[in-house]
Amino acid sequence: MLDYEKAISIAEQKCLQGGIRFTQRRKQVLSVLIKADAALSAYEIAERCNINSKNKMPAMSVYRILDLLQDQNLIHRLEIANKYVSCSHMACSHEHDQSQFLICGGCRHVEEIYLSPDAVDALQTAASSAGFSAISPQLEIKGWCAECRQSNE
Amino acid sequence: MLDYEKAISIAEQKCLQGGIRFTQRRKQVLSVLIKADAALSAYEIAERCNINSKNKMPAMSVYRILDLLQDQNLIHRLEIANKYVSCSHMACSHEHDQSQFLICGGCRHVEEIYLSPDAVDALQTAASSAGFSAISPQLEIKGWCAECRQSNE
DNA sequence: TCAGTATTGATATATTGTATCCTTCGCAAA
DNA sequence: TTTGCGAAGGATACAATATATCAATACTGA
Repeated sequence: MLDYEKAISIAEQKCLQGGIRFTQRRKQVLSVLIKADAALSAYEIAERCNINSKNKMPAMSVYRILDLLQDQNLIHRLEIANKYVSCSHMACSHEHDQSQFLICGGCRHVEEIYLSPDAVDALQTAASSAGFSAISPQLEIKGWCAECRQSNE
Repeated sequence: MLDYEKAISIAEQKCLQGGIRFTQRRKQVLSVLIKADAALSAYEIAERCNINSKNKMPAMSVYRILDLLQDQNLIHRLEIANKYVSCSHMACSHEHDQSQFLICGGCRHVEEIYLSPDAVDALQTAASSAGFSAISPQLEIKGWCAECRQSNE
């Protein structure tokens, strides 16, 4: 897990650089994601924001803020799982946008992995020959975690 | 594109073998998918079923039938796109369940590709070391088609 | 201070998918 | 032939995810 204080301070800087404000609402959403250390749906994020807060966080705001945090490369949206995770490369100034996720088809557990450059190249080659000029820098792969695979047999 | 008549006849056989009936409703849904030669959402399928038909096809039925056709390996569900496509390997008796799809993050266009065994191995290795005992036999990769990539820059 | 823009609030609605219960249909055994 | 049972489909409600829109508020720079 990311060091919380460090992550928040990085986020603040990135927003500053991006010319947007790091408001309380935005901090709240990002905090929830960092502390969760797991992929959450937008509505789960809203719920968690509301646990110890008098100001209700509407789902609409969560979506808006998630979009924005994504633009700043602070979080990722996982399309297979319809969930969101904080970027574990937040601190890296360089290629933070090369991310690969394994998503369990059973329990939807998400694990971030690192593919060898060779593997990425192979995918890229296959994509190119199909007329796709690039695979997404964010790769989502559906699989089966050990636990789900067991209980499925 | 699959030969329509051949595909329908294969589907009929598979259902017979699977011990289920290949009803008009099921034929209708599969026909739409084969003829579309593209990925469609469940509601798009329902719409197309209703174009030249007096018996309204409810979305609920479409979902039920899609589940069933998937069980018979006649179609695939694409989780990234939330859409469904007819299986282009329908006719192959062997490894029809090794499928790889490229999905455009922009226009959601879907292209079926074939990864080299090396590439699949590389993914498998990465998955294993993350505690995932297997990547899904159906692999979805998000990318950018040439057209969307152009209009995005 | 004031104008303009960024941010948030509030509400409605679209899209995708699941749960449930009941009816109808087809097949097979009596 | 009829009857009974399970498979299939109809109908309805609702859950989960996401977007559209417009009004209110907060911040920032001139």
